[in-house]
Amino acid sequence: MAKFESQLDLHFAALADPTRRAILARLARGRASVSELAAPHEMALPSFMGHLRKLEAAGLVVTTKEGRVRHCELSPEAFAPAQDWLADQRAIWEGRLDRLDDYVTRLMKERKT
Amino acid sequence: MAKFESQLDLHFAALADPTRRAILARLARGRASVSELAAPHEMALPSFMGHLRKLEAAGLVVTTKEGRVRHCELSPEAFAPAQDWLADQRAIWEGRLDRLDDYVTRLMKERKT
DNA sequence: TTTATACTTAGCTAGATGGCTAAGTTTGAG
DNA sequence: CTCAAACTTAGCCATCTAGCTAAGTATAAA
Repeated sequence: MAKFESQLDLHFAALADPTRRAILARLARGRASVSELAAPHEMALPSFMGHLRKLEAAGLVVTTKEGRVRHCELSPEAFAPAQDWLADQRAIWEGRLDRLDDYVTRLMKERKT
Repeated sequence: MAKFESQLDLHFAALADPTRRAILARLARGRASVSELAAPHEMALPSFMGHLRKLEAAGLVVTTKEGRVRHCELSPEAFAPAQDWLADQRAIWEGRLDRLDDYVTRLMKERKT
């Protein structure tokens, strides 16, 4: 999985980890420094920073350094791309004209058995 | 990333790949056999099956074998868990913004007096 | 009954991921 | 000036991932 990874790839990949989702959930409640964020996670700091870097690469989190402290916050429209993609797929699925047809076909097969 | 992977982990991880998203987009338009699904992807069949297996493990796709053909379709509530998680986070985030807004508004009112 | 189709299983590889420790670097406090 | 805090960089390791080929199995068609 490399070369030309779309933003959506990075986005969903970033969300596919409980540590990273926990970071996002924390940041949804307000900005925090790296060490504040890291405190609840039993993990060495460099490992934790790795997660943070992925969130930033995915455009989910924005960080800024002030003095020796790095502050982190949710990117304003963080979840929009993932939400949009999911909503689009669901709309197509729900708008399908032949869904009823499929359903009836399956029902008839089941009755035969 | 292993041991006790939550369904949400599998869910988002499954979505983090363009081949798999393409499969889902295709299935949103109706059920298909493995080889129908595989045709547009320049990839050996076993590789392709790997993707399909992940989608199934994540609960996004359901497959059934009839004779020598395996049929695939979107799981009815496929996208719900991911959508719900994202919506929850966004709600928290937006609730926070509202509160900040309130705070600023109140502050400005106080200054006027 | 032979052959082709549609997967399926097995086993390999390069590269990514997620964790670690140890040793920097920069900045704020004393 | 010295020391501690808050990262940051470097480098190592065990898995996992996503791809491949080659060979196997089950079913449909001829």
